[in-house]
Amino acid sequence: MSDMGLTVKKSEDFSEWYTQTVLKSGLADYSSVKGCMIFREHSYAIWEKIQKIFNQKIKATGHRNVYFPLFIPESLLKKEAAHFAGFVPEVAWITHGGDTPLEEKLAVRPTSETIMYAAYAKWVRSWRDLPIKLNQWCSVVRWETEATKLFLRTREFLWQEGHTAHATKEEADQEAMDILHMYKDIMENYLAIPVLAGKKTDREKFKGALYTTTLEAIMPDGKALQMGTSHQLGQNFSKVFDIKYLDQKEKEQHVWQTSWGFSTRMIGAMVMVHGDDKGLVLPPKIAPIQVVIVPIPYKGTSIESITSKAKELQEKLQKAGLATVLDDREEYTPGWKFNEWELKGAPIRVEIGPRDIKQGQVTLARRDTSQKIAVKQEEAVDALIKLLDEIQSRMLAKAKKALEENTTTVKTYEEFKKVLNAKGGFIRASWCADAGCEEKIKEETGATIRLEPFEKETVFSKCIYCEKEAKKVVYFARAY
RNA sequence: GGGGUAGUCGUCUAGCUUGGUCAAGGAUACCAGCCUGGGGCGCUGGCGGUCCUGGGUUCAAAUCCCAGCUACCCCA
Repeated sequence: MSDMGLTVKKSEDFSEWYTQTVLKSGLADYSSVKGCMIFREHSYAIWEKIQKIFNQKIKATGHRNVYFPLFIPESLLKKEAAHFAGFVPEVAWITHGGDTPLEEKLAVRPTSETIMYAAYAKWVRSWRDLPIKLNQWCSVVRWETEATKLFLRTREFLWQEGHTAHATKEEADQEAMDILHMYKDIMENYLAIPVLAGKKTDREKFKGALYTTTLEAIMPDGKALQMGTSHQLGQNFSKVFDIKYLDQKEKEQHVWQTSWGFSTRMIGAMVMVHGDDKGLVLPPKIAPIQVVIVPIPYKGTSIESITSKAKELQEKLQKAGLATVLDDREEYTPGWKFNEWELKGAPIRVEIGPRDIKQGQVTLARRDTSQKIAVKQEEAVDALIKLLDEIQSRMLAKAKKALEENTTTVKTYEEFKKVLNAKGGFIRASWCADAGCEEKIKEETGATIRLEPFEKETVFSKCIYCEKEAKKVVYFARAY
């Protein structure tokens, strides 16, 4: 059963608040495996909702789902040198089957480029075989040595990884960008988390990619969180895996590839961005339960009349396509249920009690503002649909405002450090594009370049670090 | 990568400073029964603990020491 409410305030102890919210809302729990977590019903339902939305989008654009093996032979993982170097420190290896040592050790996939592209090499012969546009939902393992955090950094996590192969660079560029736009749509219009979109620096890009595009959100504690990435892999992998085809001019070509992914850490972002001192606040489009109906029986009032009204409303809501629960558990008081559903983040609660029955109304309580509104019974469905919409857009607007307030423009390194330590957030600054400066800044402050925005911004000062001529405007932050 | 804090019924915790009064107390949860219901209702009774693990010190360890495990926090 669920525990009592949160004992700390979000504004007072953010880390503790986060852990408590995740555990007590029933999203997740620890298990016996260090650094790993249990995705409980509540978070898994959210994940399924995200899957449904994303599947719809990628299938509509010609992608298909597949499943590749969990294990990758060492020789395959090693093929692309930069890729291997990037991942090897956190690869979990299988060395034995029973008591028998394996002839070649197997990596538990940290990502599936290599195992998938070995197959692509077999499947591609002609320009007619292209493009290949596959996606898989799975878990990956990255053996973190640093402290883990529920949803944000665990040794195993769930994600989707898309892997495509194209005839031309332009096509692959386009694919990487199209996917990033889909991601952005999901983050902003479903999760209600506004993101910055841009390109990673060479230092921060996916190991083995030509370039990496990314979406970055800011958390209330001023740290950035990478929400999804989409990589143009160029021909780096196709050359080492020998994925090639004969084009229409009978010339042999290597394919151009992309890979892209987002993970369950998005759920953590949603908790951080929207949650409050009562627990989760879920955006209506993502909430597994959008409307919870709590009947309020009173002695002396016919319980029948209340539950029948409640059931009636639930049926109407279900017909209208809303995810609804009628919480008619008799063993809990209404007040207890209010608290529980608030902890779990249900966007709207509908109360039906004697007062409502008498006046032919129901009472709606918004999770995001705690506001209570009475509406006529016959107008309840329309009112709820409208209110869910309103909550969704208000949550995004609120988060957008937070993003703006958490973005600071600086012209000097002194200012940079001051802002970083005082409030964090995104720090917009001019940079000479030299990796040395980038590295030094990271060493001295812990901040990294999160991205270079797609929409080119005009340089407005010398390089923040070396004070030489700046070449681009970039966004720095400390990140999760 | 570096540092810090913590681990006692399912959960939160008292006890630890100063070893014995603790074969571990409370709250909550859970079970039974009553009573109720518009913000975590109330009453009665009941169930529940390898005091994280392993060593050590001691007549005596939840308490002191060492090691390990796990979690959390902070810093680079």
